[in-house]
Amino acid sequence: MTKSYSPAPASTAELPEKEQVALKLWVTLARAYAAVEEHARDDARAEGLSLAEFGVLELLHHRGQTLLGDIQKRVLVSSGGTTFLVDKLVEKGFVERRECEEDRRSRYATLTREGERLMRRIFPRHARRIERALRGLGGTEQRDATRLMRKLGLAAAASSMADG
Amino acid sequence: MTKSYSPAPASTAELPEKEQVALKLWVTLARAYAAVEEHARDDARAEGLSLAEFGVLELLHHRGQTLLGDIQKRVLVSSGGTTFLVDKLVEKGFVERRECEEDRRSRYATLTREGERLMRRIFPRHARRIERALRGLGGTEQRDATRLMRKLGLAAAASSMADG
DNA sequence: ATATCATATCTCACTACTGAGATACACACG
DNA sequence: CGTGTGTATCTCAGTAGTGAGATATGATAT
Repeated sequence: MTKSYSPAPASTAELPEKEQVALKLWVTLARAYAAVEEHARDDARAEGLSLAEFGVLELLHHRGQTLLGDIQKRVLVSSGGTTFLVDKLVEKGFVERRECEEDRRSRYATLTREGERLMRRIFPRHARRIERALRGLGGTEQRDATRLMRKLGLAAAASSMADG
Repeated sequence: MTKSYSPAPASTAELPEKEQVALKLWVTLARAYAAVEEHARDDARAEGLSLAEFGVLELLHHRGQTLLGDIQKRVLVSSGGTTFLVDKLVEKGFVERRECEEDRRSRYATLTREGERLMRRIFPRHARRIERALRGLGGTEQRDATRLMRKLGLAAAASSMADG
């Protein structure tokens, strides 16, 4: 019977302890991220925006006019994705492109008045919602978690450089 | 000149401190997640798998035969996505579906011999790579981070239930 | 039995991207 | 100058999903 093949489940118990601890952290991190992301995504969707679109608007709201390349780095999308996101936000009337005088290959994206008005309206609600979503950790725990995540993120990004 | 609209960038300084701390954690968490995800994604791609496909294989490798609904919950994809992922893994010869005797609406997915062989080959390398990616945190820090992320994830998921 | 409601998977039209290559510009050097 | 190399955005075909509804089965109450 081909159908009855049923391997014994593998356990991580045979791995070095360091690897077990690291895998556990990775899984837990992914779950935590997904749980919070759901809140942020809902919030964006309530305005007909994808999470990435919302991220671009948030970035422009807080930094003002920004080069597309910087948007790409901060919102963590591909080069094509950046063009796509900005195009959609332009269509929706929230963003416009501007030429960059110093380097004519580059473009800025900036909020339109309407985009600015949108963010003023929805950002405070978003901040409250994120605060509620993270309330499971107290203030000190949140600061500890931030410190650890920053350290982890920087090191993991650096180690990407190292091994390609 | 319509083109010269250039709003002052908004700062988060006017938000309540709790919200500032929470937003900072959320941004830092997202960056850390993305940095580690890149390693995991590269690893999966080296075998021609998406990260979600790899996640399914990993789950089946460690748990054995699993109901599609449980896969959906653990790998964090939509219902349609689960069908899609399992279909693709079946095409590739790594997974097969089985009927569930107790509930004929349900199906199990399980690794084929070939799928089992694949995971035995690549999982140890994956574990090493994740361990290297997370090396920025020491053992104690990793355990602390895991505890905080678990607490955060559970609370954030629960608070989704609460407000819909 | 049968009606009702809940749950599990599947279908399918749609969307949000990705990534490789194209194009346009910048900059340094002979 | 030109020429070569690097960088920023854009194009476009393709992929990996989403999510609402369809279908099938299960559970419960009358």
